[in-house]
Amino acid sequence: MSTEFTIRQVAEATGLSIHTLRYYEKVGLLAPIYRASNGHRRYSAEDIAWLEFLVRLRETGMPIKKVIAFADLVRQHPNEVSERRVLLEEHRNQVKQHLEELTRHLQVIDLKVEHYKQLEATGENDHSCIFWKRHLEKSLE
Amino acid sequence: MSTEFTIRQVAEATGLSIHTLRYYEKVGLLAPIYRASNGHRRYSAEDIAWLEFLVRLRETGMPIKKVIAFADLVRQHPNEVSERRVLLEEHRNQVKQHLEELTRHLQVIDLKVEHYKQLEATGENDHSCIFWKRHLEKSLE
DNA sequence: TATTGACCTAGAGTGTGCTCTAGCTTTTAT
DNA sequence: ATAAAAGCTAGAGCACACTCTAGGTCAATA
Repeated sequence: MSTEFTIRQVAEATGLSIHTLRYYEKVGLLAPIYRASNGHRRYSAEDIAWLEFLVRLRETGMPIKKVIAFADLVRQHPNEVSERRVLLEEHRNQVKQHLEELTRHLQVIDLKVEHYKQLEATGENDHSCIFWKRHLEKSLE
Repeated sequence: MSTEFTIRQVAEATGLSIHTLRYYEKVGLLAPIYRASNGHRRYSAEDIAWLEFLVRLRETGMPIKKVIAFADLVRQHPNEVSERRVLLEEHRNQVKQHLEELTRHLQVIDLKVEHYKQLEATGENDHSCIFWKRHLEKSLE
């Protein structure tokens, strides 16, 4: 509460742009930020902590609308965490699934890189997708 | 080469929409697809294999423009894989980094879920971000 | 013969998430 | 006193990646 930060400082701290910070407030990701007497925003340490969590939600692919829903829960039912927990657990599961999918894709990309390396080593041509597909079918379990 | 597929079949096989298949061809992700005498597209098994790889690139976050660059390399230098390998290695590293970042975010989200569960168990209120931040600082390495 | 269904093209429209502009106020430095 | 720096609002604009529409062809079926 005591320490206050300008929008510029918060932008630097969070990695968000000044524009984005105002946008997030406008669409309701943040409650209206406290203003100095001249109308300039003054962010508290809590605001920054909240923003940092929002950024995690966004960077794990939660759409803005869902983050807003989460923010609304916090504001409308500050003493009731179970809905928030459910929303977050759902998101966590989606992130886990996405992680697994990415890992599978990465394996295939790695395999393709290895395939290219072999071609480069032997000076062979790329026998393209047909070859590649056989290669892939053998290599992947 | 021998077996041919309609756009509908390919859409089902790849999970892409018919619209998207035409769009991908228009922007150059696919070379012009062979046409039946009536002008309808006929995809080969190779086309499908190629599409499946493109989908992996897209789903790992490669922007369309970069996928087009990759496709261009395949078409313009079919016998030269080293540029393709470099492009793919670069992408692989980005995906790995993204994966690590996601994993870190997931940990924090998990932690928040656990925090909520504790609050639910004790019937306590959420002491919000300040509490949460201390909690987080202790829990994370 | 007529209609249904699958496909075609060119191009317009959409959703998401910012990102920027114009025009203004306030504060600080010269 | 004036200019530069930082911030403000409302609203326009933009990049990306589709997604859909209008209007048409063609082949097969009732």
